[in-house]
Amino acid sequence: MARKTGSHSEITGPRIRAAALTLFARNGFAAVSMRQIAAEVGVQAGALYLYTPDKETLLFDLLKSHMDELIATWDALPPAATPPARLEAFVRFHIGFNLDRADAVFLSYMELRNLGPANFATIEALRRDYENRLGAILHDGQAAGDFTAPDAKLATLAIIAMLTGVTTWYREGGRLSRDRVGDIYWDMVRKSVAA
Amino acid sequence: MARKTGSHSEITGPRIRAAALTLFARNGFAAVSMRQIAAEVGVQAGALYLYTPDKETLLFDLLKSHMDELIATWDALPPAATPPARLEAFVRFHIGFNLDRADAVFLSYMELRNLGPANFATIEALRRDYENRLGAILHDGQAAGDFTAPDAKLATLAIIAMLTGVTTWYREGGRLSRDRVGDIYWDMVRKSVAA
DNA sequence: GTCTATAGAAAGATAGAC
DNA sequence: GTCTATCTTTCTATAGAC
Repeated sequence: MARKTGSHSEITGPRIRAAALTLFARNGFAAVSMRQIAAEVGVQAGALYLYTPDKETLLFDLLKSHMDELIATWDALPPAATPPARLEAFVRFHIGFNLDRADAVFLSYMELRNLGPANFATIEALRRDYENRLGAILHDGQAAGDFTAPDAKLATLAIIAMLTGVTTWYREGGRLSRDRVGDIYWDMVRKSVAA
Repeated sequence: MARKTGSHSEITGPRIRAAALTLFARNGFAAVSMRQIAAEVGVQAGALYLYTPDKETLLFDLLKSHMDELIATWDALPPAATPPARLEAFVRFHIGFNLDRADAVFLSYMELRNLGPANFATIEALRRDYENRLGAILHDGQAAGDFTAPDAKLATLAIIAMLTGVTTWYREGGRLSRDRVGDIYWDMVRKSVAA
């Protein structure tokens, strides 16, 4: 198809989202101006409004994409045979996926309050959706006698909080490799729900 | 001493800090204006500057007070005899203290990026100071053969993240009492570092 | 598709009256 | 100690030229 002079929509859109993600995570949604995002991309502020109706929608799209991808990626993995094996897979998946997307993870926990009620509810529902996948593993394992958790719902929240915390301190090239971190967390999680 | 007409400094200062804490936690530091804080207190915006040199210092004072009180309160507790007993005390203390101050906890994790380098370093040092108290318990317990944690530093961070997560979902008057939550988390923590 | 220019609102912080 | 008033800057979002 013909390329119009000055048309870069196919590349500018993603670059805007990437710049917004980085800046929002680093400085906070409210502290980042549309001008800053535009400057990072190399366009003027007004040009951003060709790609988003407003600032909040830009944030919402980032969070929605992140949650959709999180769930879709997990669901695409072949399920392991037993609850303990599924739990191990979940631990390693959650750490790995979130470490690859530390900015989006931070945003999805810290900037929800900048969404309007409808957008907020959408993201919250996706989060619960994801958490329920861990909840189901714990439930199945409990029924099979593999796990003993006094309260499956609390165990879910406790494990997710523990795993997600990795994104706050892990640094690439640091003392521990990702696999080693996965090993250590899996050891703790495994024991924490042990029968 | 004589009371000057219109003088309310002894009450206004704390009320400003309380309003700022609530508003910052609910809406985010950057999203809250000095005018909003003043309106909540019932004074005009200019009056706030009698109590703080600027907005960032107001945030810093809130975070500093919180960390100081956290550490002082823990240090004032009589230490339990054994590492497992000390670990249990820490779990219950951390949950209880943080549930009483959910706003400050949220702030101290989410709004550090709004501090300048010097203020940031101060709060980070206090946080490490507190974390090291848990680290010492795990270290002592490991030496005594009470615990087996593949990596004491990671276990510290994992446990803190897990416990602090309670503040994101706990609601007073909900399904579980605080004591019950403490029981369940202690069960998981105890097992997670079991020998 | 992007730019310049700008409308209109709101921000942090200060000055001076009371 | 607080208020009113305001300076100055910055913000989101839009209009219209190219």
